[in-house]
Amino acid sequence: MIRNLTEQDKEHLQEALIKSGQKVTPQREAVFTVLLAERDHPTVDEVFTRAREVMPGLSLATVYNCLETFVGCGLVRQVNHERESTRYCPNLAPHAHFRDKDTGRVHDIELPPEVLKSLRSILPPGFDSEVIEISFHGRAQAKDTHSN
Amino acid sequence: MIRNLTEQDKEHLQEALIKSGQKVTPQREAVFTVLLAERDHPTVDEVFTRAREVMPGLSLATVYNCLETFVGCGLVRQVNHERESTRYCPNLAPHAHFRDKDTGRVHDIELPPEVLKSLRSILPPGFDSEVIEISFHGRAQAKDTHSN
DNA sequence: TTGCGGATTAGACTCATTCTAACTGATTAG
DNA sequence: CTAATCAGTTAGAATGAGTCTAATCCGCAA
Ligand SMILES: [Mn+2]
Ligand SMILES: [Mn+2]
Ligand SMILES: [Zn+2]
Ligand SMILES: [Zn+2]
Repeated sequence: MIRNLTEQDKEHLQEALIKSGQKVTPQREAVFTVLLAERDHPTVDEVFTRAREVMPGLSLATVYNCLETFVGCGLVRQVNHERESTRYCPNLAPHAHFRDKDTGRVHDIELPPEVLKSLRSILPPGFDSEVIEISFHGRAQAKDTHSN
Repeated sequence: MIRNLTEQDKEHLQEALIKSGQKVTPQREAVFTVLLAERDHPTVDEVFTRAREVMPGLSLATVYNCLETFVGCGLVRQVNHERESTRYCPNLAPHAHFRDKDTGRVHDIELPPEVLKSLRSILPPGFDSEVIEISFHGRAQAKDTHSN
């Protein structure tokens, strides 16, 4: 089920695109809508399949382009695990990822500021990190059906 | 410069291979030697190129096979950053990786037990993690030429 | 209207990795 | 001694996520 964007989400999208000198297009709205609808870290192909339900003419190339654009404006993060297909995450809060060995599903794990700080503290002087990626791999009790 | 394996490293290799029911072969020794010689997280192609200097008939397929075998017996870890080629690391101590934006080099960052523990503590109940990957991306002052 | 420039599109291409099938060489069985 | 076995090695083909290219599309402004 693909819900429409809330006014707030639409503004978020517009602001980020325009701020970085790019246009709001129906394709970008559709792709962004898909990302926000189920926050389950879909792959490009999953985004493609879902977005096509609502915009059948959409091309795979455009999905790649839209997602790259979103990453560029900081609207979404890429999530990689080993060499699997890249997944996309619209959660902008600092968080880690947990990949369930059994289901393949990726869950968001909240990252408290003090843990983030203790992580930064392990860097020796002279090392200045802009990005930190934390990913867990293991088993999660399937408590529910959602994914974050 | 590719040094030979120390007696200790040789025993380490033999023990791990035999324990998991596999054989010690000249190719595996050569590849392992390369990994220990410069602990700079080489890609498969880099391992291939270096190992060929000492064993010219070695094939790329075998390098892939050897590295997969080593990962299987816990002799080395795979290191991935985004979708770049997989790199290999023989450092078995818990550590994070720092990828230098400018040089592309990957540095080992020691991971103190208390930081590891604080990281594990962010997992909600029911989440059981076997592997944690931590990677930093940023700039490092080029203090020296080695990589860990 | 026409022109411009960003966006979209289909399809070709890349290249790290995986797969396949033939070969090697050490070990074991007769 | 042969021959069968079998893990390991090898070259090359296949795979597939991602990137590139070149042709269109389209909203806007001269
Ligand atoms: Mn869940
Ligand atoms: Mn260094
Ligand atoms: Zn996420
Ligand atoms: Zn390492």
